Amino acid sequence: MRLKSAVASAGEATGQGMSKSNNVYKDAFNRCLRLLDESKSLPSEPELGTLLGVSRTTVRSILTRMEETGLIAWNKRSKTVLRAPRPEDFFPEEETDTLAEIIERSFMRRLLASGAEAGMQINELELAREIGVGTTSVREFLIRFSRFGLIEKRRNSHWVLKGFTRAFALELTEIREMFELRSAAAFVALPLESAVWADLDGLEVEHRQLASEIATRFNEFSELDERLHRLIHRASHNRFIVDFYDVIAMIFHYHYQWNKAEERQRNEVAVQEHLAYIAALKSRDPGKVDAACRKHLKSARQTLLSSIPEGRQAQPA
Amino acid sequence: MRLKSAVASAGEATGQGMSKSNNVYKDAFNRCLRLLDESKSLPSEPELGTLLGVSRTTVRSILTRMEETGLIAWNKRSKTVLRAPRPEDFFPEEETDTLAEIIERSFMRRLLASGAEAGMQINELELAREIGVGTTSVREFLIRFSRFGLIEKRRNSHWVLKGFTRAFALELTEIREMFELRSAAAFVALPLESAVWADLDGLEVEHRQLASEIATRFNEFSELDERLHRLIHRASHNRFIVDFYDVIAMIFHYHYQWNKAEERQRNEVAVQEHLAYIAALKSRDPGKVDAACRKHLKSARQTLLSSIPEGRQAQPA
DNA sequence: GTAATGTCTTTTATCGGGAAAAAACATTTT
DNA sequence: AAAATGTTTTTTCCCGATAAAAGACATTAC
Repeated sequence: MRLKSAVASAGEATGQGMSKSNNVYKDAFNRCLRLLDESKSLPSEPELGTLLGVSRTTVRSILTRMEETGLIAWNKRSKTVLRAPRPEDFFPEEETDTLAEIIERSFMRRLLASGAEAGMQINELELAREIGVGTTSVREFLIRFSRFGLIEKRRNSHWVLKGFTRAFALELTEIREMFELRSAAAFVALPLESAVWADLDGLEVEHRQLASEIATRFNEFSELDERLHRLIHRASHNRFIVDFYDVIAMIFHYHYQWNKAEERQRNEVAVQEHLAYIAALKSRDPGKVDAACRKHLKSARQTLLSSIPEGRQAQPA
Repeated sequence: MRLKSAVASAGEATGQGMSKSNNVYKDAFNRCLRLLDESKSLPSEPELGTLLGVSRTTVRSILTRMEETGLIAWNKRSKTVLRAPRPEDFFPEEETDTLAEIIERSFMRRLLASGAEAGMQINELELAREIGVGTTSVREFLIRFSRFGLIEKRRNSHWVLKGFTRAFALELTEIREMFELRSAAAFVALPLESAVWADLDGLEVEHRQLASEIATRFNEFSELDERLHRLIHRASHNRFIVDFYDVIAMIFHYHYQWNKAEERQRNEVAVQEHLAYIAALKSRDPGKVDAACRKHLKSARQTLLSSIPEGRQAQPA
């Protein structure tokens, strides 16, 4: 008889002093279930580990549960699939989230909600209590989040919210434009043997498909948007430029969730701009690239700015 | 009789379960001692608080100790200085450091020491034990430090050292040059009423003084360097540009500590470049500014690059 | 009645502990 | 002997607790 592993058995304990959720296990378990569907038997433990991006310890916990619930027969190397996974085999989606994700969502909801004005102070303890997590996790989140330039720490004291203002959007787009123009210029200078050209071709195809079905699939644009821009930014071969895209991606991610007005219209325009941008890149003509890039960035900036309510001028220092 | 405050009495307990050092109090106490020298009596508690940058709670702890050690007579509003502070009144300098500073120093020593090669992994627990602090503080430090682009986190696993390599220096200086050229251009466009021109004049005077005594004071350049560049960067009015100077400052700070070769010679050249740069800014001629800025940044890059041993080429991806 | 001092409460900074997850080591199996 | 499985050790992640420090409230002095 095999003992239940520590990982798999967690969550069954009565909730006192509970230390760490086993979301890594649960998420990997769900992903493994989807893998199960297609094959009659599972690969080796190390192979499964790399496939799922987890350690063998977690793989074994997954296999243990799959055996217990009659999904597979497991004996040493042989792991035969006994039946197809049913909906009730999956762990609930909300139990697979990282603590960091949970905190980020709660925090962003607050930030984008009504009364989040610049200058407001952020209370770690209050946030932690509200979300139902420890203060350490909230602190770590705020430190990580601070690089987005929306909050600032007062030594030995609270954090200050700087606000999702017009000024913020302008500062963000200023850097974005600088970085993307430079990256795009670096992109066209890449040799023809580089793998990026194939990636670009792939993205072009996906853009055309999306364009032809834009009426129904317009909400899939945001993911495609990120992939194209990240591909271009990577051509800079500069970690600061690549990393800065995290800031942009974060803002746009929540911006898209928040501001659904004219979404279809906006995305339709953006897809066409992307196609022009891709064509310019493929021409490898720096002038054309510069023009297409500027045009797209200008309308992206407009979109972002129009979604920010406040229209006041910044006060001079 | 006044009870000893919690803040002032800490550190006297036997070291078990010690939770938080009272370095804020000790540092403020030392700074307050220096203040003492010049006046016959101290201002009100709130005033002292703003002066020292601490809360009234800490101010009262300081006053309590000053009374106990016979430095002042304290009764309500009257705080009369009884004697000048003696060396033994001060807390030892090393007890006034922030935990973050302690961790940063230890970490950088390791990083700049011999066997710190790219790809090496960083162990939170080991670091914490070596420095003699809790893991939480080390974790928080690493998260904050990660924005410098020298380390990277593997989810649920260790950190990876990316190394203080030639590639890093090139990527850093690329952004620096982009940002500084833009800031300098914004600087000359500032109106004549702006306070920056007076600040610039002040810095010019300090530069001239330093230049005339460069033989003995060359090691004071690094502080002046930072002040001039921060002044210029602030003209961008862009938080991302301003914040990025933290990365540069950090690198140069440790670089200067590490690489003392030809320090005097280098700083002598740099001071002259700064004076030319300042003159260009004062001329408010964009062309001159651009030229002076480029010249200085070019030699700054050379200095940084020449200090990095490894001369290998980066492997293509 | 304003601004200080005196007192009490809340929040931040930091540690130690414990479960989840990774990683290292030992033992089989092919 | 290479690569799997079985077992043990380490490390990461996260919580609760506690002293330092900040902040809020109450009282007194001018």
